[in-house]
Amino acid sequence: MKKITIRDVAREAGVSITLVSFVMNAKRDENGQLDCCVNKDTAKRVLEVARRLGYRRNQAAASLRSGRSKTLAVITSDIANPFFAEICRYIENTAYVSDYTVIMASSDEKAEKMDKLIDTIFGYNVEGLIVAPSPGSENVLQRVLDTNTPTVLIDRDVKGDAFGRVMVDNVNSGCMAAEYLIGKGHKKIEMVSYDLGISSFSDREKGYMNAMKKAGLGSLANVRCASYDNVGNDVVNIFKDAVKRGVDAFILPTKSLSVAGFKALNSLGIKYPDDMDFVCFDESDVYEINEPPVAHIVQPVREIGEKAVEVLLNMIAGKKEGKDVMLQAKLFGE
Amino acid sequence: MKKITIRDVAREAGVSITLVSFVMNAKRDENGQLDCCVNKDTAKRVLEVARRLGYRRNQAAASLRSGRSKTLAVITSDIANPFFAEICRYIENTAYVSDYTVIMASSDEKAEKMDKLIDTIFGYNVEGLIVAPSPGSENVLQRVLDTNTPTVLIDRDVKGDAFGRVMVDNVNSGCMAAEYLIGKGHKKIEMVSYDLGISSFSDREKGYMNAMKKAGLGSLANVRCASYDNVGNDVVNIFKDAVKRGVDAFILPTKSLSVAGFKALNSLGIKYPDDMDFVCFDESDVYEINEPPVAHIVQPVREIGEKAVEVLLNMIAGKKEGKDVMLQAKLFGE
DNA sequence: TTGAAAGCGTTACCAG
DNA sequence: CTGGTAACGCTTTCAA
Repeated sequence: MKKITIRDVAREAGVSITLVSFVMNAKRDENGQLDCCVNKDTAKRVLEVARRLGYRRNQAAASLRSGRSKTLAVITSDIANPFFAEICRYIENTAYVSDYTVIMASSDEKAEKMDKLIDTIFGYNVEGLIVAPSPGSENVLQRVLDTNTPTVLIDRDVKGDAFGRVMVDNVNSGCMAAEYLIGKGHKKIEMVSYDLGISSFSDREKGYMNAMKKAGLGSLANVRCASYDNVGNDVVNIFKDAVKRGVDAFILPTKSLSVAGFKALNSLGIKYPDDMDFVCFDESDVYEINEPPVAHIVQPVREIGEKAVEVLLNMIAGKKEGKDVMLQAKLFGE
Repeated sequence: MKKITIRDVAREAGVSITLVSFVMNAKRDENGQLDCCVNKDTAKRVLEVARRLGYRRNQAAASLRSGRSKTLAVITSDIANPFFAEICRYIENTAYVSDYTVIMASSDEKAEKMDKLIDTIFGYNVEGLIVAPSPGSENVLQRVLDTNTPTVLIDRDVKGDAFGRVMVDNVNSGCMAAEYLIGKGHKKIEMVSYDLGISSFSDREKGYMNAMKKAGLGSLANVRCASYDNVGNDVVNIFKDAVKRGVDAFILPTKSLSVAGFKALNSLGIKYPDDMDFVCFDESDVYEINEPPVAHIVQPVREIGEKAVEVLLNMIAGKKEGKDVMLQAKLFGE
């Protein structure tokens, strides 16, 4: 099972390896015609032989010689997180149609792993990087910038002029959530958030506050914080207290908070939505199955993935404009 | 921003490139000592210089020369499917500790895409492949076998002696589900399945039937089929009919069937678990949040991922034994 | 429109 | 222990 090289094809087709290289790299125009300076018949013969022999370009060699690799890398904190998994899916899809291969990796939120990952990944001469930065990765990202590798940030922001960005308008998401509940006639609307110091949370809080103020409910607005490691208990306690104070509704700005919210409702014997109404975030079977279904705000994962690749490929191509994209989330209510 | 090569390191350290190559490839033994024939001090100096210059091995060159790539590929039908996403996560983790990089791709269940994927992936000289084969991919997998690339099948089986396999004992899963319901005193226990001709389904059905027969309930056993594209309606109709016939409980052998099951319950006004009991499969927030929580059977995703890599690395190393692994699912009930 | 030849940065071999 | 040197398979001038 010897590997077929460009040389084998050349010999078999009776041409030089240069020609084979030309043909194999030629793009097809809209008519399916080979767009290169090689004689049509020669090209056809080469293609024929290559197919018959089962030739496959050796990426390593191509990459070594050309410096390009037709490879992108994606680093998220955890590819098992459905939000990121779905984004990756669309990234992969979009990259695929431009003939790019994608390497994905999870940083585990650990700077050390992120560091080693970067090392490995850059060994592969990736042409570009898409990252959902975890808190504390600023210095690692700086190292990335130092290599001049085009990089697009998604989901979370980090300072740096050279980055491309595909973000979601979280201020508006928080605002939409609040306005939806206000529209249903609720007044005492509060929010449970995490105290992680991540921009997406503070933005959602900000949007919520803005909407409350705009509706003249500013004095009733209240953001409570749960700790990430002890969501369950924290939410139960927050709800207990909230019931005493006659809170009508909560905004739960992540899926994990929402799930904790429903569990808390169960354990406290509070009825959704009559005793306590919700607007949740992200997607969960629970939102659909519940009777009535739960209003929730969904991030445009598909667009995030697609735009991220688009922006990245533009950066790789050296274009300067259009590096910043802001997307809108969508509310699903009745 | 010139790239630092092995040559730069050699010059700076005053040694030959050969030596640098030796040092950079040396593994560290348990004492953190370099395990190679190079002089300790020289090695230390080289390492020092490499770090100072920010040297990173050029994978493309290494791979071209050595034929090895330290890269594995994973192909599932859809990496956004949480089941696969989680497996991928563990694959990545496990590969990582053995210094392997992972390329992941989704076949979309389309043979054509799978085909192009294989082409691309093999261009990268991957050393091994982990695949969750979609129905109809037998011929593509045959092409893979032809290249002599070690390949491990997960989740679904396909004929072929050369494959490694990491499977879950679905017969036993079906059996466990049935026995759990029998243990709760139910008699009229039925199952809703898909008619996709995939081994995991037929195995779960088989296990269910076995358990029913063993309990003397063989005559009550009944497997109904829903179509994949119209689950919602099909399940509603199946449940309507089941209620008439006094069915106590259903086994729902996938998450999508389970979700459809709960929706159907809602729309028909049937109460879980008093009117109708369930054993579901996979993981969902619904199972946890529901009051009482829903018994469900979870596949050992972590072990699947870890074992798959382990088996694959063994195959790459040329070991012949231990290519087949059978794992057990676990039931979460009260 | 075609071909010869020079590398790309490593590793592997062989000689010292 | 150390170093010289020939590949690896491809892309990319440059020349014909």
